Amino acid sequence: MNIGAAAQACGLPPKTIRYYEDIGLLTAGRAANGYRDYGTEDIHRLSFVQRSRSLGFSVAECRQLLSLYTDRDRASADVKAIAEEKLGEIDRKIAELTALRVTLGHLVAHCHGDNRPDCPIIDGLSGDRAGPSKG
Amino acid sequence: MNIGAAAQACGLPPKTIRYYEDIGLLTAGRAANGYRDYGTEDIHRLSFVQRSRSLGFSVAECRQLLSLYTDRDRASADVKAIAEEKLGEIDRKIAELTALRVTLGHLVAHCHGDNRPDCPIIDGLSGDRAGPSKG
DNA sequence: ATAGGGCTTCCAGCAAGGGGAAGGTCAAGG
DNA sequence: CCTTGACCTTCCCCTTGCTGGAAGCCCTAT
Repeated sequence: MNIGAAAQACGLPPKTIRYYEDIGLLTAGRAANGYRDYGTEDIHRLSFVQRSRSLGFSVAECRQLLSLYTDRDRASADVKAIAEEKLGEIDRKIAELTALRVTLGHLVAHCHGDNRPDCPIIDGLSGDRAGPSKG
Repeated sequence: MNIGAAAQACGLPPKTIRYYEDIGLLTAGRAANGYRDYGTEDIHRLSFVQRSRSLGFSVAECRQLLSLYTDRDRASADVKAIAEEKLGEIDRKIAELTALRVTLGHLVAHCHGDNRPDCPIIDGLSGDRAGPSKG
């Protein structure tokens, strides 16, 4: 199976697959002509990484998960620890974005948004009620 | 005012201020000794960018906001349009992270997290209920 | 033989800076 | 006067996770 077909199968672009090989995340065999050659187990791994990435795991975390995926004797607690850490990160990001949304939402709500220059958003970003001094 | 003092005043690291100058976001005058020299208006602009960045605006957006900040005759609607676009982005990101949190939360909730190898998280990432085949 | 696709490699670059080297400057202390 | 140390300058490389492109090889079809 060439890289193009593998890409179709796992949902990752060929460039990304080569990149993952480049950084040592996944390896691939080579056919006689020098082309990368993928088997079904390779596709499983690629898909595993694709799903992990889409769930927000970094490439470094995917590397860990992949080794846990391969090691059939690891404790499920090892996997759960990584996932819970990631859950915490997601929660923190949501909280941060929510706070951001509130602040920006206030600014937007108070801006009349017409063709007059007076703008509470700019004033808010300026940190005072005046905007830039005029001269 | 040297860059270090300016950095203290606006809450941005010196490196970042130099970077902003490098990409043409902000300019600074030079003292006789070649050091960058900042006045109060420069500090206002730097602080403006710092607050904009901390509210999630990209550097490109800061560039727009900065020109709107400077232009005392622009319509507040121009500013509001950018802010509302950003608000939409924030909402989309929150929604995406929330969905992610639900999915990953389900996986974590179903993983017993003990020292047995059976792990619903790995199974979920594998896209089937088996994990990698053993042979 | 030739056209076209797909494959290979390497090189450059995006956001948004951070780290650190090599060297110029300035103010204080002995 | 000299040194020390903090600060400033420019420079380039590193990061994360890819993406695009150029040059060139391989394979298939006609």
